[in-house]
Amino acid sequence: MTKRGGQASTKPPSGTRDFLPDDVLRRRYVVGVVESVYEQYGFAPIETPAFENLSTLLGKYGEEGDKLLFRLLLRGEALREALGAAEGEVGQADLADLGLRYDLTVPLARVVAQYSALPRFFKRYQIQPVWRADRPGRGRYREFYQCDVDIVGTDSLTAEAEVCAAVVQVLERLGFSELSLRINHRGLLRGMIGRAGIDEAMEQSALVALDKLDKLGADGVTRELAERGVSERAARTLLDLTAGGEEGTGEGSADKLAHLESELSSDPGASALRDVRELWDLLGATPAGKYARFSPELARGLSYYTGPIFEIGVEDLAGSLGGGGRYDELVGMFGKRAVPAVGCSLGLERILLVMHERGMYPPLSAGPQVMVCWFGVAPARALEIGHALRAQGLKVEVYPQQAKLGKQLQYADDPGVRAPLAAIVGEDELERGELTLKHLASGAQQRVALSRAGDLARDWLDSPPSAG
RNA sequence: GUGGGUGUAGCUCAGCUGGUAGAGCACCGGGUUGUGGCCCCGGUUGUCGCGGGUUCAAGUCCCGUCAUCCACCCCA
Repeated sequence: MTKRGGQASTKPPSGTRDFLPDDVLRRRYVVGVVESVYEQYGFAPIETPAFENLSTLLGKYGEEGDKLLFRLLLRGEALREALGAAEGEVGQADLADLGLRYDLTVPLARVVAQYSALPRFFKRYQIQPVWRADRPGRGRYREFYQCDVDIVGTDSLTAEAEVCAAVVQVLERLGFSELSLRINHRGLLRGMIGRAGIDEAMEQSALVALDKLDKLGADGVTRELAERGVSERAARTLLDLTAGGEEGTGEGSADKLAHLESELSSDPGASALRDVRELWDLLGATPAGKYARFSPELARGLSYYTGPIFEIGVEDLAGSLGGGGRYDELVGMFGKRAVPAVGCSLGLERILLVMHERGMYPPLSAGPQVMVCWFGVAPARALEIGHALRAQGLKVEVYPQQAKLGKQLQYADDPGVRAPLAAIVGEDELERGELTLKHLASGAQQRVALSRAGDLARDWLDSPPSAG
């Protein structure tokens, strides 16, 4: 909504952000780590359009997801026709044909269905923004970046193990140490729901309630299930199935697995359970093993998952840092052959949020290394000095206008500039082909020939001089 | 979409039971015409989120609205 009087708000739309230089620096640092780890695992980058045909997006994410899609209004004549032709009701389905992508998995599935010459096992990563017409909150935006890794073309559980290991290593390299990687299986959830005698129509609703076990505890979930129309008896059966071990520990996970294996030995859930067991063992051979936890209550919202699902998080964040799972039927939904696939996604802004709150960033800087401060000489001479220093490999800013020297030095040290060095150029220096290099933090300064300034600057940047 | 809190200077905020809008920091100028950070002096900064109502008088009370934050819902 714009203000009256033609004065538009200068804030970005709710749920979006502008990124100032320091923000961009931190984002690039994290993205750089993500890229380098993903590439170590042999994943190759792809990018896809910001918007897709609505038919590509609809029906892939479940009811809630469809609601949260940003739709693009028809344009020009098509819009007029749609509005005019309508005898009866005009619905939003008639007025939009495109939508902003909601995640990176569905576009990947489309790409796989479209191109037949992809490698037999297509390992790609994709780091791009997605959009959701959601209400913003802590760590939650309407425009945010996802960092996806996927392996397409195999139903082997080694693929699950690899994507989980990759995201875990990204987080480890960023400095995270107490992670939890929760794993579960869609088939197992279906099996447990069936075993508890809960109607299939209520499966989705029951799963949402079950997923809150961490937050609400067994009693809370029972209450929530009751509100959703699940009998107390069924709720108890469901909760009993997920129980069977201490929370959070590797021992507990093993106990829960064993408990379920004995309970479901002849159920449809049994084969899912064998997958979980196998994946559990495979994860033990990767860096993800020490964080893995079997969480039979984990549900995850997206409806396209068919097999193992996982979610990675830290204590002090209510939501997750990332998650994923197997989606063997998604590519087939585009009307071509079915292709098995599994992937995992990290939420960039969630990672940044936690890193910010914990002060986990290394020192980062862009901006100039040297500020050329000049007075009593022609501006053209200042520019020449600046270029000479750049030619010596330095990042150089030339103070843009006439000013007192003190003012220029102060500006060089401004929090928004933070040039560590100043190159002072007055008539004296100019005549002798020299400049005065000053280290701002220590106050140390030295007259030096212009041709040697780069070397001295690098010395000082590497090991700051002591005050003098 | 539901419930609650908060909107006053660039930033953080004060402003009592209504009586002509404040502080700190930041910023600008000077003390210091070739040396910043410390200090001193001076200065600028506002449709008090927006619209309406009550009143002699509204930053203050009432209604609406928008924005934002928190919780729920859902999620990366």
